Amino acid sequence: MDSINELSATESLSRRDREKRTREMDILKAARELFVSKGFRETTLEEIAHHAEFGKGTLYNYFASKEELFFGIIEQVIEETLAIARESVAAPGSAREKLLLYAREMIRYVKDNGELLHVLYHELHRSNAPENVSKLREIIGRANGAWEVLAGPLKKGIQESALRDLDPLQMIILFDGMLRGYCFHQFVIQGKPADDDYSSAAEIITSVFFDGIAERNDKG
Amino acid sequence: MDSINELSATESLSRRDREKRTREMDILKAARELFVSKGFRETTLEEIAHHAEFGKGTLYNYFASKEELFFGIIEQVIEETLAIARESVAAPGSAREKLLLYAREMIRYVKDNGELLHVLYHELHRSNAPENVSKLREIIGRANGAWEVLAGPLKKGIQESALRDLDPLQMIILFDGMLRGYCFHQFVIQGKPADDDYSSAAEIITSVFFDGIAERNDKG
Amino acid sequence: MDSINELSATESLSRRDREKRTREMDILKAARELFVSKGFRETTLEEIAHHAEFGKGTLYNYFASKEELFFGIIEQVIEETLAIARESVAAPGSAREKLLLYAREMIRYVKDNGELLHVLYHELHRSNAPENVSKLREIIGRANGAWEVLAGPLKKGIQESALRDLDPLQMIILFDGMLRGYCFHQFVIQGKPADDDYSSAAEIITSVFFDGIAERNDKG
Amino acid sequence: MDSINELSATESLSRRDREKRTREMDILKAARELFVSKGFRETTLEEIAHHAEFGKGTLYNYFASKEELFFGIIEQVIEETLAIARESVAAPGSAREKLLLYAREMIRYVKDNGELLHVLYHELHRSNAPENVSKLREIIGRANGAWEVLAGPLKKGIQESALRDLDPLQMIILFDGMLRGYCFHQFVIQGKPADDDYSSAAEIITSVFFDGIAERNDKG
DNA sequence: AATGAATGAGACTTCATTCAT
DNA sequence: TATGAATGAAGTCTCATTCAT
Repeated sequence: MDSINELSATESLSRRDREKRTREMDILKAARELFVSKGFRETTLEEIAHHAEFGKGTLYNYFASKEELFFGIIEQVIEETLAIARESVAAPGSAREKLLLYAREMIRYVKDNGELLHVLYHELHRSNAPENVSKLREIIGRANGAWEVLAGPLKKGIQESALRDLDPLQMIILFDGMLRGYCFHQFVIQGKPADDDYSSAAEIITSVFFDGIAERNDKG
Repeated sequence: MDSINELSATESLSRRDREKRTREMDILKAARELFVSKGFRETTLEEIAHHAEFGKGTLYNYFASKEELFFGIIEQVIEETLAIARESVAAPGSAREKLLLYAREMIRYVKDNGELLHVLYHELHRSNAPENVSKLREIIGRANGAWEVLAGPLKKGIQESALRDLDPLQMIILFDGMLRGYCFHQFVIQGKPADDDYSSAAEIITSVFFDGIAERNDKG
Repeated sequence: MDSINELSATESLSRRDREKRTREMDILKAARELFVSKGFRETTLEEIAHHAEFGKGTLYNYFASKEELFFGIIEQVIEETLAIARESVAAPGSAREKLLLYAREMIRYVKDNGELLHVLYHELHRSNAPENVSKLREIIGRANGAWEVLAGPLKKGIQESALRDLDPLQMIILFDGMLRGYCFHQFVIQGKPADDDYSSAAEIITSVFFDGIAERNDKG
Repeated sequence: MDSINELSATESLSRRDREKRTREMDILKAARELFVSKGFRETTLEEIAHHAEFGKGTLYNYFASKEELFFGIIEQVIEETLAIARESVAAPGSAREKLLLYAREMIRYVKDNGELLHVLYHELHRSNAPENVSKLREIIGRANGAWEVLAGPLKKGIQESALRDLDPLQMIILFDGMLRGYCFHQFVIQGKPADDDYSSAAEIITSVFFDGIAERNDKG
């Protein structure tokens, strides 16, 4: 199932393979929506099959087990998260501007994908079947990739003495922590308001991250 | 079950009641350890019973259901978290010093209690049985209490113009997000090192929170 | 446990034994009330103990098992049923008058004791533990005793050619069937009205039994 | 489960549906046999499954719960009882001949189906789950239907002054009581003899019901 | 390839019974 | 003698997975 760069390769597949791929995506989509709203354990294969408009047995033609299906979703989420990180970093501007962009996009992403990440993290830590450990390690490694990408601009800022000399990866982890803390409070605890403007939240988080909350004396 | 002066400690209880309380704690402890390492859904009552060195049925003399047992643990965790928040705020010093203390204590707490909080939040959000909703709301409210306690010193700082005029509760949520982000990375992803010194981590987090990561121009 | 004629012998028992007997009765009474309203299987020993105001373990000082407790109640019911039969037959008057009396008393008894007899019959047929079969046979034999008692007056009536030459025991079974059919419909299906007058019902049943429902030609 | 023309028999169902219906009947049959010989509570799903030669879980593809399975059997028994009542009443002849037919058929039915009716009534009265009460009421109502059907001929007889002016429904209840009393004694207490001729029993019961047991004076 | 009936391990929970106090 | 905490067998029900069609 380690077929990853499918997006760029669709054209080269036969019609048959393309259809198969499409149905695989349909299943993943259905599973994802249910995992988001009900959790992994609480979602039955029957529900997923019904929601994807397939028979229960059909799922097994695409994923060897419920766990494999779960890993399939993780792949997606990691890809998407990485994409957000890469695009934010690729955007023009300072480190601050890049991270502000990332913050905005990430809040939007979490808003749309609910606590899927929570579910994923939760389950990741659970699957202690020995054959999964290696896969798990690999997945965590790739998930960390997003942090490394985001750490890039910080590194540059430090070299240019625009930023304090702190471990960039550490800092990104803190930044991401703030983002997730905010999202968790906003969407999980409070219950997500319909279509609010989360831009200001992204700005505040970025501002606190770069400037801190202490009043600057030289501003007075 | 006329347990009245529960707050005023165990001295006033009969030997019978004291022993019952002790065993209740034993069960909670066993369940907690297993929930931490395996998750709520993945831990069976049989395991809990065995780990607590009781028969399976005995658990039901203390908790009416697995869910009730779960709520029992939540109570504990919330109490402990609140205690940390209160003690930190009660300590002498500036807001920064109070939060530094909180950060240190919280990292230690999470190190010892693993991702129990994750598990709790995860399950809390799942238990959608109608009769649990009110209990759930009450629990979330109390859990938020810790944030409100911590927001106190920030409020004062803002009034004194020592801190920027930002929503104190929002800020605490971000601060806590950084803490949890750090802990998650350190203990869950990396695998917790034995008995490292997490003091510096607490200091860095507090420093970033108050001062930000941008180099201060007036320092040059 | 085969101590039966306890009523007549209470005086000869020591205080200790008398008290024991009293408590035994208390337990039987409590169990009986619960069996009536909830059924045998559905009533727990815990409930019985609580209702009798004893500890759960205490019951086992009086009855070796739940089944034994059940048999204890059967003893009572059979005794009471037999008593009603004997008293009715001992009353002065014709066979018809005796059975009318029995019908009246039986309806009252069933009204007060609910479907306890149903429960008993139901459970009797169930307990297929080999060691119970002999006890069961003995109990059934004694329960039949009531029918034999009631058959007495019929026998006499047949000898005197006042009654048709039918098997008296068979006839009593039919008579009892009518009674129970009436009670079942009245108390179980309809839901027993508070304190109605069931005298007319007893009269109709007796009348049908002796005279049938066909209009007598010689009456016209 | 768009089962529409269920009444209009199996010919219009697909092979799939026909097989499903067949297996449903197999399960009902197995459950019924066990309920008859062991009672509802005492019969485990495992036993039913094994007796029906299915796996435990398979039952749940056909009945949502043990209770539902139980209701399924009730439906059958009521249908069958109603059928006997209707056919007896539809037969040519006097009220007496109709009830004689009913008595014969009913004795045969109870002989074959044991005290299933007892079990059903017993359990019906127990299932006090609030959501079952309405279903229960409906079932009792339909069960009473048999009595109403049987009361028809009596009503006519009363109008024609062939029968005494007694409540026909009451009378049928008494008649049925005699039948069940007889069956209970014959099959449950005595233990059912192989293939006796119960015709005479039916005749005696009918005779007693219509003529009573008192010797008719005008016969002398 | 698609299906869904069949399966049975395993989960939670109940409760009669035992036994130390 | 009275107690109730402890026990574990046994029951109902769920659901991931298999497999014949």
